Amino acid sequence: MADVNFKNTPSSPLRENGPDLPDSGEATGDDALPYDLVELLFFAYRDFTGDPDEVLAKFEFGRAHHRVLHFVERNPGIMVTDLLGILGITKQSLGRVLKQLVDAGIIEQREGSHDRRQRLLYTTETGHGLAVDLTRLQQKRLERALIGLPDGSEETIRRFLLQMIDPDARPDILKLIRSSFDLRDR
Amino acid sequence: MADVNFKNTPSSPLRENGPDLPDSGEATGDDALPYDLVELLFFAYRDFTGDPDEVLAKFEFGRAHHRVLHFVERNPGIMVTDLLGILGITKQSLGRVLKQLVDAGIIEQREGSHDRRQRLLYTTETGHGLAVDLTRLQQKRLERALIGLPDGSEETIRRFLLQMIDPDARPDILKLIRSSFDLRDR
DNA sequence: AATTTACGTCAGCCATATTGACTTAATTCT
DNA sequence: AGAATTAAGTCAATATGGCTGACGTAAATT
Repeated sequence: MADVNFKNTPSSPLRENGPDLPDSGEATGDDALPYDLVELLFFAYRDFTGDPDEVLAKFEFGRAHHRVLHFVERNPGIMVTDLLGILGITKQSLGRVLKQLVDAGIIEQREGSHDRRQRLLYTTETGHGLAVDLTRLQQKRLERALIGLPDGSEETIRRFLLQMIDPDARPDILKLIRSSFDLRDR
Repeated sequence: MADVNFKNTPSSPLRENGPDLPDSGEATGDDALPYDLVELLFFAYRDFTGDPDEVLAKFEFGRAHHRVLHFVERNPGIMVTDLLGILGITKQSLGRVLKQLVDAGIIEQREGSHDRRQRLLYTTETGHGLAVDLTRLQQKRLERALIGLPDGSEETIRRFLLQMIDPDARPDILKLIRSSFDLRDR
């Protein structure tokens, strides 16, 4: 748990004993690349997914199961095809994971009432409980991360994250997210 | 590329034809779980890593290679052991990826001058160029994401991301990141 | 001299993704 | 009514990036 610590960090290996790098003049202007933000994102996302990972490991589930559970919990009655679109994976990849979740009584499939080809997906009571537990873990981390930030920071972060997303994907994602906050342009 | 769009999103599957969920009263108080933030983080991080992924795919490299390249670029002369600590993977996992990067002339290993057991890692000129290219891609996305946000937002986001990280891992990560911005407590 | 450290390697396993091909059933289109 | 499309599932093979355990070698430390 929380094993994100580095082993040694001995003498902070800054150009340790490397006298002969070509000095790589950077005439191309690598003015102040945002290394810190890149790395903060990396470690933040890692720990963010780490909380649920620990819980899911007890069920022999992985992150793939979490993603499926999350989006089914959020979109009860979703079609398999739509779920594939959201997750951006193939039918075959989803198949395995979904089967395991169904077998474990986490997710339930029901025949569509209008279109009987569909196997609409729902969380079971158990699945719903697990989904809520996992989201609450993430909520705690998010709340802790917002402590001490100026007023309006949460909204700022929401807009930042939205704008990180490919512009042409945003409309669909906004529909999916249906935030209680105002994420419209401007 | 930018295939993050969902296929259909037909009739926004909101409890489509599911009349008989136990209504899951949520007496446990699932008051306003932060689904939107969770999902924004998911999609934002996905697209953020997507840019480099596309470039790396041309070299037959994956995200694992990117992480190694990034941290070697950032910490020239880093020891293998320290890199393992940063990445949080095993020697064997790193071994494969690192070998490929060395064979491709992206990363260079030099014997430590004080401790001849060490194989200190450096990017080659080529590797440095690639690393810069990749980071610039991510920079563009970050800059676009910051557009239109209020003054001080970048700092807010930095603090948010830092506070997302496990508290006991922060000191080491701060050392690693050595941001030009002030990320100290308070 | 003994122990520990740094690094590497062999071998095998697992999770999650991929592609391509194909089937079944149901719906929709002409 | 018949053809085409769609929804879902399946078989088989492959790739990536992790993992564990067991060893080996050289160099440094105690």
